[in-house]
Amino acid sequence: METIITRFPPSPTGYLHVGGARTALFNWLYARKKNGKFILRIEDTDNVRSTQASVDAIFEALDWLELDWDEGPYFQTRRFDVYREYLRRLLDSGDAYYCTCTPDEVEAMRRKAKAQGGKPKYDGRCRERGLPRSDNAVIRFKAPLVGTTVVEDVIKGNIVFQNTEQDDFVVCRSDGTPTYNFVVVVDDITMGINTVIRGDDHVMNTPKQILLYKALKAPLPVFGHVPMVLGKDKTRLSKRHGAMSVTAYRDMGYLPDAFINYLVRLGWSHGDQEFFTRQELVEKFNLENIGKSAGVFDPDKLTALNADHIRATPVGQLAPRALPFFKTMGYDATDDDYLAGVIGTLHTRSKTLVEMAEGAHFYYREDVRPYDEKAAKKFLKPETARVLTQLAEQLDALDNLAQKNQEAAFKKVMESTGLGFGKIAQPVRVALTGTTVSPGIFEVIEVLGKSRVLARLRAAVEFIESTGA
RNA sequence: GGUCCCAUCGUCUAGUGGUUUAGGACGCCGGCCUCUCACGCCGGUAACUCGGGUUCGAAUCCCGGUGGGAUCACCA
Repeated sequence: METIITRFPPSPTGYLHVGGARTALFNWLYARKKNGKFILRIEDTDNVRSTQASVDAIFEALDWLELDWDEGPYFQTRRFDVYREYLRRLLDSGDAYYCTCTPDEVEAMRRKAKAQGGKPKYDGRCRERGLPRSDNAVIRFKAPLVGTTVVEDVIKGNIVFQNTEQDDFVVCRSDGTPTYNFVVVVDDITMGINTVIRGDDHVMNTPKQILLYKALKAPLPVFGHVPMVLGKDKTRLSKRHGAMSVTAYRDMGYLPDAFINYLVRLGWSHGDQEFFTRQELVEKFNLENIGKSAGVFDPDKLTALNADHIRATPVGQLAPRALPFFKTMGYDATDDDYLAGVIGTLHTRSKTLVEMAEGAHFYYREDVRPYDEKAAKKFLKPETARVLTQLAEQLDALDNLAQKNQEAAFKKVMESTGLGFGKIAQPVRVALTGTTVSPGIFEVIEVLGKSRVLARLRAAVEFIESTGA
């Protein structure tokens, strides 16, 4: 069986956006699934818009998504000799010719054709003139005048184009640089690309490219055009809809596996399954189940999926990913047992790593005061001082803070005070965390450790005595 | 405007002529669990764009309308 070779060809004119990430992902998944090759090619022929910063941003994003490539990155600007060679072939076989019509003249032809109700296109004036190479001549492809060109799209099915719709498009500009459609075909041919999965917005280019493949006597690759990703208002995704940049999602605390899981499910399905590990995706991905219609990017669903992935990730693997966010919060955290304990109590209640870091606040503060105002007012009342004092004594007597021992300690306090568990737990929570919302109180006590717990309980008693009087 | 594509709950989707009172997920609304918040569990809300055919029978096939999108460069 032929080795599947796919590619991702971004142009470095900005960061990697959500839509681009998805086509990169589809190509990567398909190559991995088929044990094929995935090639990265940078389409940097637009001198004015291409920047090194964009190239770096794309690498950074692919790196975060963990989409690795087997060949490349190739840069089109370093391949002009290859393009020249193929241009020569087209000229030699008579499939291309020099044209000296000026842009203004061509524009006039288009206007005229349009005025007569036809399609705006170049009228083929220089087609049979046999013009020689000259300074301001462009090279045009000699497109067939009759017949049809059909795109056999694995996603959309056959798409038929009348060749009469096509005009003799420019393959080489007057300054000697080759144009997009030509360059793509030459690259795909020379790089052995046999599977082209790309955005919907390229379908209209495909018949032009097919004509080029045929003129160059090269075998056609399999084409698949994936539908666009839309924003909430069903228009093309843009900054208005929130973050476009892939790395922005990294910074918001999403896990790369959750992000690719979401992206792939936006347009592809495997029955009712929603949650996929990266490996499952590689195993189950296929082209047949990619949908035909555009999909709306839903941040809420991404977030829900992220929560699922966080929960499914073992604490040990989560720690290094969460650590940077803890640092950003200003915590003096390291990847140690304490961090593992902290994450253990937080990972079922954090939808993002940012949320997790925020939730870990009380674990990394010496003193949780000032308390949340409402919480203190409601739970740190004069009569609770002795409850906290008693609990501190009971806990102090323990040499192991395992949940079972803690329960016994709480039970003693409940008996001597006649209070229910709930009446004790909330004040304790406020004393230990500063707020009324936190992981289970036993977990918090165990992770915090005896010395922090005792210090915070005493601080709370102190607080009550200083304000209650 | 020409060409091309698309059309199932608000959103992502399952569904390829009968197994469907159209299933799952997110969201939303209830409830249970309970030391708070989550998690988990249970229940609810909500869809086949419209009109014609084909057929004993259409979400599923065909035609048309409508709506949305893509694209019409010496940009990629």
